[in-house]
Amino acid sequence: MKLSSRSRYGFRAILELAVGYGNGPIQIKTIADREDISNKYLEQLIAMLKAAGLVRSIRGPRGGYTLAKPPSEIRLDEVFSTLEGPLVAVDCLEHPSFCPKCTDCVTRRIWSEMQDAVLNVLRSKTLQDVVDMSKGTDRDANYTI
Amino acid sequence: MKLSSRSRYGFRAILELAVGYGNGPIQIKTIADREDISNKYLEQLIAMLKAAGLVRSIRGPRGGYTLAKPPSEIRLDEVFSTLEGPLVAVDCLEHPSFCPKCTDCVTRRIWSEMQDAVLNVLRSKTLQDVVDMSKGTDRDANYTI
DNA sequence: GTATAAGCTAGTAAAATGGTAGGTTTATAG
DNA sequence: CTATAAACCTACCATTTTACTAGCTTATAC
Repeated sequence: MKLSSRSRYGFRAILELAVGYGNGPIQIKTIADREDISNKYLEQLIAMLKAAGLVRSIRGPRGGYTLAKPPSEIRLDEVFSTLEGPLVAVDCLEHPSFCPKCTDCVTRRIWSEMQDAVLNVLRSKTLQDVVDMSKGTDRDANYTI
Repeated sequence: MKLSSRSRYGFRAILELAVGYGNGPIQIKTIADREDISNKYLEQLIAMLKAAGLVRSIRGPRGGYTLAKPPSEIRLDEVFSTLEGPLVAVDCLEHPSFCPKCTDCVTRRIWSEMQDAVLNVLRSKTLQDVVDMSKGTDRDANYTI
């Protein structure tokens, strides 16, 4: 249950877009440099975010990416499930028919509680909330390896 | 962030031991048959649980495994961190020195909240609690694929 | 029409996952 | 004391996932 680089990088990238929201597009190169992520790898991560409708692109010179909607309308769980796939999940949580005894399975209930706990954290926050959290602290402190 | 088979199988196995606690040792073969897990693979998982001091073994014929302490004294987070490694973790949560800006890093705070959310669920429950949950439902319902 | 940036597709080394296989030790029942 | 039942290694293996790299194509502002 370690967080993948995919999620960490992707999250940092979309956070950059959230911080710069309203000031025109930001280029992959800019983000990659600022966050010290491989340019080409980041390209793929942003493509995922775009496919999920969280991010919008402008091609050509002076192009780049912006959030598809204001930071206050993007919840963290949307970002995460895009990058990481279903959270904490066990197959039988989504497809009860998967397992014959799903209805009163104890272990399943535990997995479910774990999943809900994580989702509650992520659903309760938007990108705007995170941007606000970082105000007051050093701008460059948006940083996780 | 999908739960590995390691965790799912291992958890089901230790739960078998919890249910049978006080009635002598249970053999790997028995658990493997009952839970439909590969014998040899389960052997390795139980070895992890033993190395962590959660399980005790008796060798020779009529041997097998028992919990090392009563089910009420084994919290789920102990089981999980044994099987799965650090939960949800990002390296900088454990080793703040890992990242130069750890002290006031926003993303780190989010990861930390996620981790705490999961840990709180798991820390608040012991194997006994899970056994009690399953009472009343069909015995064979301790089942997750 | 050229530079700039996104977009696409394929490949790839390294690690993790989910096992198998086969032998070695320890204890017990007879 | 011997057969056997179990735990206890240790090594290997196929597949999948991860975290990239490489190189080409397409759109567009100037």
